[in-house]
Amino acid sequence: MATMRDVAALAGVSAKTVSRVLNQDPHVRSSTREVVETAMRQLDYVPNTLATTFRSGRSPVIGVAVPDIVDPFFAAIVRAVERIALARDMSTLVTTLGDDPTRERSVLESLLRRQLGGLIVAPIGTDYSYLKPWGSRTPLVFVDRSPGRLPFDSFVEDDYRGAFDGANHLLHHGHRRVAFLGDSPTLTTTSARFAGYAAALSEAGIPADEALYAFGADSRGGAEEALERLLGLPEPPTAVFSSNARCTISVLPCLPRTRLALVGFGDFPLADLVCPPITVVAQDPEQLGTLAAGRVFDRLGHPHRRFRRRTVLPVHLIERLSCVGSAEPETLESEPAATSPSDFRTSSTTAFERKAAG
Amino acid sequence: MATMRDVAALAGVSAKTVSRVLNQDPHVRSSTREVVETAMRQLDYVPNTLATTFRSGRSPVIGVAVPDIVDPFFAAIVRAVERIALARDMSTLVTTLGDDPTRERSVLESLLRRQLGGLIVAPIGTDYSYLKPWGSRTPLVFVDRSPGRLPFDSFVEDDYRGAFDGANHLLHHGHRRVAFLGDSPTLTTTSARFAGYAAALSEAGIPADEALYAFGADSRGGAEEALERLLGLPEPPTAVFSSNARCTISVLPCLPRTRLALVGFGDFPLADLVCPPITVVAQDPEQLGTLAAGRVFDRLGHPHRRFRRRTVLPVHLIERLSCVGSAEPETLESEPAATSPSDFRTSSTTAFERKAAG
DNA sequence: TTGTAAGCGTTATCAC
DNA sequence: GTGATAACGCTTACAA
Repeated sequence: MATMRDVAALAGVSAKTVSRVLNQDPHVRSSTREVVETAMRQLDYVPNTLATTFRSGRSPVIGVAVPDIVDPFFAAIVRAVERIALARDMSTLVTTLGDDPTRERSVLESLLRRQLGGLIVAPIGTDYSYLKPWGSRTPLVFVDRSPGRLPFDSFVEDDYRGAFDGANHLLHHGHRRVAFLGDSPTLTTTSARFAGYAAALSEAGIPADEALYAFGADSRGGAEEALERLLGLPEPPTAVFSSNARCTISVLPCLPRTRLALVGFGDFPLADLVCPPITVVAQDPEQLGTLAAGRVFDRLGHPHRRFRRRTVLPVHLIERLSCVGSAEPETLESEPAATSPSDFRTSSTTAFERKAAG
Repeated sequence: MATMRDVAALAGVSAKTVSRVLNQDPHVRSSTREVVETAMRQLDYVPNTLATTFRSGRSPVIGVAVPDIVDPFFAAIVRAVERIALARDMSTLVTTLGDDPTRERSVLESLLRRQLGGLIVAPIGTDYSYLKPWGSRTPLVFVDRSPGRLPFDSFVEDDYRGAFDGANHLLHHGHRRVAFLGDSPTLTTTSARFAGYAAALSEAGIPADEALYAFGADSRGGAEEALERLLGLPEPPTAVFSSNARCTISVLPCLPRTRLALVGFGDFPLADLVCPPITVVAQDPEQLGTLAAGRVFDRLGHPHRRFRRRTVLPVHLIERLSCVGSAEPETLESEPAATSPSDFRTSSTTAFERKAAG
């Protein structure tokens, strides 16, 4: 591991001159430059990024913390961040937060201690006030989940509107008994989606019925249990609004035999190829990541400029077949066409079309 | 941003003492310790990881470079690496290589320059000789794809055997005309799988037929084209062996109307819920990542110990329904049961069951 | 155009 | 048990 000094010694110049050559400083005689470059080659010299970074006080790294990197939604966010970062010669430090909120703080703080260029986080906890002192030093951007009333930048989807539209779509298909499937009502996204769902029903003059709300349905077991209870009701639902893709995927196996109609919040790979193809409210994780990363660089480049704190991205309904249901109570509008998942798509390749192994 | 010196000044001790307190050095009088700790709290002191790292000469970071982080297979590898790394207080620097092999070198070298603790790579190129000088400094581990004859550690699956078994399974179902679907024959994984497929047919006494080989089928368009050509053959195939999950997913949309049987190399989320459920040769990306990360730490901890360079992991067939085909030529053995994808699974949650959004 | 000196924040060494 | 000093590899400020 040759250092700059070694190169300088061999080339018969000072370390500073080597540094100048390295940084394309024009104030170097070209003959000197060549001598230095030769010495660099001879010694197989590679600059030590660690030292440069340390000196500059800021690591050329963007941190990204998401609940689960294997989830295609979050993976798409990460990939987008990475693409933007790479264009600025920055790397991406990825952290999976898992589902234990108590670990979140220590994980994030250990990231922050690394003098990151910025941190993008889709948090799993509920209190982020401990991040406040860091915010003044490191650009901090929330994605997918809002930081509550804390003054951090955030890019989220229109959960309320999306859920409203999704539930409404089922109502338009003639359903009057529409169940709600969710994970935990304490999550801000889930509660916003619940509010949208409830508003749609209420606007249609349908009285609220708590018996139709099922939480904890984000695992196969939980979803199965929920469906069983719902179908055992005196007046069982004819349709289900699933408030996130994880719930949607969890009910999938039981769905055919229940003949329930379904609309899910969140598109996912192969949603158009399962039985039945799932009608979804689609988000755009790629854009979420792109915007968040862009904001990090905006903040870095213009420390004093003011930016809009909270940006809400629109979502849109993709009609497939599941919104019909095989026990549809009324006539249906028109046969929806199959549309491939539009999420998780780069310009060139569909995320999921990529080969899954070697 | 208070530094150690600030704390030392406030506490009336030397920087070294603060350092000792920080590092739990027992040789500190407990009264001194308390004074220092108070000063740290007063100044909101947080150690600068960058400085520590620089001093130690080695970054507490494992690099992971994969073709695409959105691919659940690679995401599972990354998550496994991250889990192992976290247990050692290390972070994970993730890089998506994309599909442009010419970028690979510069991306990897820029990672290596950061004095990583180790680098785990599933490469997309063909020549990795430029990595050789780095290998002596930074533990380098290949996953999923072998480094050829280069002396690097690698953890790969048994591509040959898996493909052999997969093709064989179709033969047992009575198929005699089995097509091969692949991406690029230059990839070592693909060629090994092709060899396994060819061997199975040959052992069954079926003469090789080049007309049945279709490459470039790793996109929806490519797969469609391939199927069209195959079905237009004078003696069309009755079954298809797809050599990777990306190809499998790409043919999925056309599959039902062709009535072809299918076995794919590589499990994927929802493989059990698409129509028809896909019979696959399953790998174990979680284990691949775990072993690779483990090796990095083994090398780090025992620089002189010798390790087995190449480790080949077994794969196994998961029988679902697609291997039957609706135009099956003979009777079938027994009705396969639906099995959920076993890949991409942590102890607690199925990767894909995780919620895809907020 | 080139070089010198100092320092980024932390820790190892060795003295007290 | 504690502190002074030097050093990690690089770059900024200033001098020559």
